[in-house]
Amino acid sequence: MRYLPEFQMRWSRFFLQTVREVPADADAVSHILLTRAGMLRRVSAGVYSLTPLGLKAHRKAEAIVREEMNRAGALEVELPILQPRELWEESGRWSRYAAEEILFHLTDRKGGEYCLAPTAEEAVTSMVRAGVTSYRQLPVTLYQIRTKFRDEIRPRFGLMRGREFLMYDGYSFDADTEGLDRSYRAQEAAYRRIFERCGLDFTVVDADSGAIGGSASQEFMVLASTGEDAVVRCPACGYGANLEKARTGPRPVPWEDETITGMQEVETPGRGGIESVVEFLGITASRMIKCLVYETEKGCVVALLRGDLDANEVALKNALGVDHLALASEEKVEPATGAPVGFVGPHALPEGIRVIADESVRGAVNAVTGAGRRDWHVRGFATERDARVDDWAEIAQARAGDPCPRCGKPLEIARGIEVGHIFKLGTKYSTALKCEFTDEKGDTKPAVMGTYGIGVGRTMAAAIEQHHDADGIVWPLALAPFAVEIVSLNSADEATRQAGDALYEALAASGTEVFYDDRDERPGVKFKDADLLGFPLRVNVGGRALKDGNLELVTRHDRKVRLVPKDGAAEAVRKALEELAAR
RNA sequence: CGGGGCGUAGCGCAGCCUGGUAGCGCACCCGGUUCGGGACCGGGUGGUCGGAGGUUCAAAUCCUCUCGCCCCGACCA
Repeated sequence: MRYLPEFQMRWSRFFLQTVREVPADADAVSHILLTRAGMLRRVSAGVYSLTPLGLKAHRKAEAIVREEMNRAGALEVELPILQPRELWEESGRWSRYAAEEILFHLTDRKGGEYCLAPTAEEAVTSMVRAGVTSYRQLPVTLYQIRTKFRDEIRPRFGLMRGREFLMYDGYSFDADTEGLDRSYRAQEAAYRRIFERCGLDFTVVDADSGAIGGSASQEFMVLASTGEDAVVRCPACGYGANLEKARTGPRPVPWEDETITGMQEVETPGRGGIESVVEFLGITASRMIKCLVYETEKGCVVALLRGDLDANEVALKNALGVDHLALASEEKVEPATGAPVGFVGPHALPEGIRVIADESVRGAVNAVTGAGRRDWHVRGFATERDARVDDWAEIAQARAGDPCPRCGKPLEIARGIEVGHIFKLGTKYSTALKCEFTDEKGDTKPAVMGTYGIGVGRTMAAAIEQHHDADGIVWPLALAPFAVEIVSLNSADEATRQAGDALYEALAASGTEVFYDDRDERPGVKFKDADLLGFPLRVNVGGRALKDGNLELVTRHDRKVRLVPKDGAAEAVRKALEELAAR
């Protein structure tokens, strides 16, 4: 067997099978194309094998992450994938993750419990605490790029949301929050370089840092219609936030300049929901105030929102300072509020139940809301006069068209794929795991941590979501498994074979990543496959052009064809690649 | 977790309702004709019909259980 450098390959000796038909279980474009291009095979729900070609693209993405992280001063480590329960007990995450059933766990022959790591805060923190004793040893940022395991509720979209996946995970340790700011910004800068190099159109949004107690968190979102997450953006000023985190400016109010009137009851038989009441009374939804009853670990809570708005449960959770939040079941609403679902009245609530109101109902007059008894609503409701509000907060979800919180221009809602996340963690893990050092004054302090993640396979899939056409993948040069594909139009023809071989050898000799379709197939088949595989540059060898001493250079992204003389072809290819790289 | 659907050849599917020894397209192998955008003709290879149990003279088909997979939803009053 002849040794072949990995940057060159003849298809006739490669392990690659493309498929014509769309696999039945593939839904996302990237999943379909990765499967059809023979790069990816499903083994089980959310578990995939990569073929040699798939691995090459995956490794490209991985190498870019590694290069940029090394450049940013982070140090690569290897932390265990198989982690003992005790380590997770130290941080308190075992019970939480096990309860959420996200953790794959197993038992060894002695009955010891382990998990397959979904992330490695505990492992890295225990590594650092064993080595760092002084502020002089800080800061340090450690990272790894290894397989992670999460028992996702619903794996889907191929590499996009798997149960086993390759992830970059980085962890910074600083002596103080100013240090953390610097480490965090260094990661952010590295992330930007990584996704730019991958040719991705992305946006950075504020994300919820939630109950974990972090102080800041941002997500890197690749904009794509198939994205699983909704992101709110302001085209005017660049504001961006995850839907859960998004704020809005003050919305126009329907009751502006109206004078306050008395409250009067109106019979609304069987009309519980907002839509139903709106229709029955002939009013707009924004004229209504909805009362949502939530159960939390601290008891039932009533949330007031304008009728046309939806609750942002993450914001609500944060505003209430609770860990658990769920809409109360129908049977529980009446005992808690004195009225059945659909008729709860903010003015008719029992003492003791906590009431939190969204800013959208502040100053409301002449509003309509539940009367606090079945089949009755009230008109002329005025929040400040009639309701007892314990807390005011922004707990409504942003909508497209709502004013931007920064500049007031209309917001847009787009779909995005979360490819990376950076998070100022603080001292949660360093305190729990006693990762402490001595500062200048001799005091013992926990390290201030940041945690960072990039989905490698997801980044690759996102690149395909953004770069494809009806015929196949259009790889950005940086992620393409091969830069060039030589298509021999007639492998049986001696002159064609010689010209193809010569170009292949010349490119291989100069280290160009070249794939040579030397199969005994008809040209049409090869063209279709070349488009499907989507390498940035294709060289057609043979036919009419070759008779004139020329080869055809075809760029995948714009399908432009240009003729180059056979003899200078290798040089022309290298130049074309430089042009593509500069694009 | 709730609802719906699907497991039949490597891939995509039909057959099931109304039981009677398993079929189509693609791919694959052989021969021939073709050869610049997924060729054509002829001949072939390949399936314990997801698994277990049951009914029956006879089960892909009917019944029971089970495993796997896919899609939608997870309550906004």
